[in-house]
Amino acid sequence: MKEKELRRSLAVLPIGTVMKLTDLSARQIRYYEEQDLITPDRNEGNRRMFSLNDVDRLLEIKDYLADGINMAGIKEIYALQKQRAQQKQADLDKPLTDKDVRRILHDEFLNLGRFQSDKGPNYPTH
Amino acid sequence: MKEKELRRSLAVLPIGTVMKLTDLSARQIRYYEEQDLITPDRNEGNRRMFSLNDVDRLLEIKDYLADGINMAGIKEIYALQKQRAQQKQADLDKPLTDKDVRRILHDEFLNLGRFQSDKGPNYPTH
DNA sequence: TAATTCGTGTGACGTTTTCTGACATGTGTG
DNA sequence: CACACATGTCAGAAAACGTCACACGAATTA
Repeated sequence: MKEKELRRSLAVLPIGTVMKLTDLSARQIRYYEEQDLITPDRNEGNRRMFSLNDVDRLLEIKDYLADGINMAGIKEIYALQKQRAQQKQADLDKPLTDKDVRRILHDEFLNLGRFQSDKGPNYPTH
Repeated sequence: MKEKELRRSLAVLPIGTVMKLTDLSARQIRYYEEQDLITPDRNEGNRRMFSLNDVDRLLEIKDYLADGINMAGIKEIYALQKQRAQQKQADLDKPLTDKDVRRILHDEFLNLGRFQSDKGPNYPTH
């Protein structure tokens, strides 16, 4: 699936195409870039070039706005998402700590009897 | 999979992008269009707009040319492909004729003993 | 109420991209 | 040699896009 990811992040679309695809005005798209919600590439002639991922994000932004969320809110949403993704990557990179191992074992013990009787131990989950 | 087909045939790429994606010159791309090897859309301003399918085909054309096949040959290849595709569609559309049914039954008979002994009847397949 | 902020529209003006059409060129082929 | 093929190149015009500035209505704040 690495190739598909690459394709989706290839910056190949000019703003005119993106306008049609998203039904947003050039002004809107440029403003969202100004607000760092998207960061399209530039070609040699300084034209913005967008990827399919950019288009997806623009459609998301449109939805958030329609839901009454403002720029600041949307920025926060993406900041949280980014944070979460980075944490996830860090988790994959680093081996488990002793503390993690204990927690996992603990959780497994908690779940041991869970589906054996209707009224199990019912420990609190944390 | 209908959606994917649609995406691949959406004309969203300007010629500049296609040039980079295919490493062909604008002159070459326009010439191949002139030869009816591709038929990109036009936007309201008369600019050519290409789909991913167009890009694929251009890469194919490039390969054929590299193999020493000339325009006429490539045209013929695509004409045959089109013909085959149309026939396939026609087959799907029309019910089987009596002749088809007889042929199919015949083939099935031929295949009946095929995998039962190492040295089967070994009839010619046609 | 007056001032400010937010998200967007609009216009001016300059640069880049693309269009068509014409002519040039190198490489084969009859 | 003359010709066809595939491509390069140039010119002039039109379309698309860039930035910058100003405007505006709705919401917020002083």
